Amino acid sequence: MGPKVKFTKEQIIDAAFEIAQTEGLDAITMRKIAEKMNSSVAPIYVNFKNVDELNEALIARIIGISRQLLTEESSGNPFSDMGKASLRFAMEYSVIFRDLVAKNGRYMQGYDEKMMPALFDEMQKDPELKGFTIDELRTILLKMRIFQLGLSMMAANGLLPEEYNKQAIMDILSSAADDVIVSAKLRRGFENE
Amino acid sequence: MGPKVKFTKEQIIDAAFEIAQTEGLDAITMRKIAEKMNSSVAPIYVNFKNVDELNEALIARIIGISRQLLTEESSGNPFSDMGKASLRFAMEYSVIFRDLVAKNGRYMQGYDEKMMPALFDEMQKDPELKGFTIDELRTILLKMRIFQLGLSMMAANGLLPEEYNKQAIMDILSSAADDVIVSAKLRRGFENE
DNA sequence: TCCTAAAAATAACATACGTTATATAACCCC
DNA sequence: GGGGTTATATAACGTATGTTATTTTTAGGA
Repeated sequence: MGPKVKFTKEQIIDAAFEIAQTEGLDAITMRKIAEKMNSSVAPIYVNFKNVDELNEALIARIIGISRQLLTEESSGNPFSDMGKASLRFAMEYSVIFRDLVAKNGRYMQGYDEKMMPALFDEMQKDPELKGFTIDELRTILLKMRIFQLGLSMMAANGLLPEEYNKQAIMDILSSAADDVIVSAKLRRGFENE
Repeated sequence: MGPKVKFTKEQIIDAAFEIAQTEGLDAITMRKIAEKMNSSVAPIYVNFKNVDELNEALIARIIGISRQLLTEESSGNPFSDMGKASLRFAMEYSVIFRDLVAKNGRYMQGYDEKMMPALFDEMQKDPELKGFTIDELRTILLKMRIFQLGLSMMAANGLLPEEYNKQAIMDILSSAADDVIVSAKLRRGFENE
């Protein structure tokens, strides 16, 4: 056996995450990680084959945090939960969120495609959404996702009015969701006249 | 006098823009620009002091294009115009749009702050928005901006359903705007009962 | 025609990156 | 306690970047 391990995978990813959170994902370098740990780059290469493997692990960590935030929101309404969790992530890890959305949507694409069916199922069970066609439900869901992304992006970029605190931001998300559903009901009503 | 100028500021910015559009803003390097022009880096340093000055010129060019798109949309309704112009930019220059939004919002912040007062004035003149309080108008405008940003981001990232063509994307923007206004009117109605 | 300017090309410098080769140090087993 | 294994440190290599020094080329004026 050799000497005691001083730097674990976890610590390395922690350091990388910290850099990503303050300077952006592209600012991560092996030397910066080492510096933040007060080590050399050697421990990094013992734990990861190369920078790509480290990035994969970092993304996995980020996804984990995102999932953690989602589990912390369990009001019963999966829409509200998902929206709030996404918003919290965008606000608490704004730099990473911006980079993730910008990169390309590989991460988001996968995430969305995983979440969509579950949300869609939930919509079809929701009594408030009774009577809508599949297409109408699809449009409602799409509008909500669009608004959620826009709001998260605004929050992450500090583009919202200063007086909007966390609660106000959550409220406007709910309000917009109501707008979409109410309007959809009105359209449905007109069609049936 | 010296020899004829073979590479102008315009050509250099053109080359930089082309790289930004295909590989992203961060992928721009002096040597790549030179390669695209079949020149060396010398002409670049004759025309620009350094890479920062070149970037400023590139941003100015991008803002110019954005403005150009806006002037091309003149339906009379400044809301619709601005939404369509923003969407066209996001779709036609998706890589640059993503990078701009991601960077930080410095560019967006300035752009927004310049546009907001004009839009707000326009809202107060709009007969369809008669009777709303200042705060209500502010909320309506904010919701529209949020939706517009979300939709632009989705379009730029290819996250919209495949069957959504340009027209369908424009339509959903209008539809969401209607949703917000109609719902605001309903709320107003209830309050006055 | 020749000389001078300015533009462009070439090549070098300093820096930062990922990665790897080599050296050092710490721990366990015998 | 000595030896081998392994984590860590150090230093170097190759590459890419921005920038600059130097050289070459070109056009117009004397």
